[in-house]
Amino acid sequence: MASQSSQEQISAWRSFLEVHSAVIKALEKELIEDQGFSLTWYDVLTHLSEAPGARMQHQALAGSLLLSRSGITRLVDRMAEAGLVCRESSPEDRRVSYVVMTQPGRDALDRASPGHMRGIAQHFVRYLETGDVALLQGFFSRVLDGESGG
Amino acid sequence: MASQSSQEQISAWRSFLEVHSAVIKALEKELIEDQGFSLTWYDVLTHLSEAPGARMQHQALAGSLLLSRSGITRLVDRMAEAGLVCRESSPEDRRVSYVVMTQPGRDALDRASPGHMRGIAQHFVRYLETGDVALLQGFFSRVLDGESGG
DNA sequence: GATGAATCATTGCTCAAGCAACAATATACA
DNA sequence: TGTATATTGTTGCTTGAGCAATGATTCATC
Repeated sequence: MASQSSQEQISAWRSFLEVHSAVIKALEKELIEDQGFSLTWYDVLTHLSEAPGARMQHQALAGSLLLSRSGITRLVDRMAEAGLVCRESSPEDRRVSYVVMTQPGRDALDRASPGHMRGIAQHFVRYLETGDVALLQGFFSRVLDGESGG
Repeated sequence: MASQSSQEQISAWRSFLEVHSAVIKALEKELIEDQGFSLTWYDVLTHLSEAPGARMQHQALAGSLLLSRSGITRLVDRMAEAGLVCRESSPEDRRVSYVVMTQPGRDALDRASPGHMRGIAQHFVRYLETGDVALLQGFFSRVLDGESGG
């Protein structure tokens, strides 16, 4: 049943890639111009702000951001040097170190958020028509459920 | 009218990012395991195979792949060293050099395609339900039209 | 036709990310 | 208790990408 439209399905996949690339580039550019940091940093701050105590293990952060552990180590290095986060070692398990959002980090997120939300609206959300959101969310959820499990 | 569901719209955006990351990683992993080259290389070969004479200017390739010109230069360096493409200088305009797919390049694409298509089907297309494709394509087209123009 | 501006590809440099190896610590099991 | 195994984060190394500057060539305007 799928074969007859497989061309369109592949085309949908390629459009998906193009949309991602185009939108990401626009948002990243704006964010760097406005706030001087990258989408990745924004993501870290967002995830931290939503975590209890604004703190997360490296491990958990790696899982959420879909980055490697070594990637997280260096990312946190840079953000810590910029003062947006700091590390705290756990008293219970001396292997783990937590990444904690600092007040400057919170401020930076607060400064960046409105503009970034506007960017998302302008480069992505504005093209959504009635019913698109529900359908997209349904599709994305199925993908994420299916892919995370295997 | 949009404000009341803006939370869901942002959530759709974040899901979009997660889906992209997860699916890309799965496909890239499979492609490298099976054929020993990356999604980027596959993309180059695909674009070349669809171009007249299997040849494209660096410039055009950069536009299609949404990469920088310097990125293309080095990418083509590596692929040429692997024998999948070669360069040809234009007699009409001696600034430009064409990237041309070689027979080994064609063979590599032919070998890689079936598996990669299966991967796309398995990690992306299989989650599409009836009607999703048309709606997704509509949305993606609106984004690409809007974003390319400005 | 000659000179200045634009275009194309390349190069040097930097940055960000992954993999594999490692050290420190915790857990399991005997 | 003691030893093997697993987990957590870090480090060395490599890779791939972008930006800015460069050189070569073409185009435009006078």
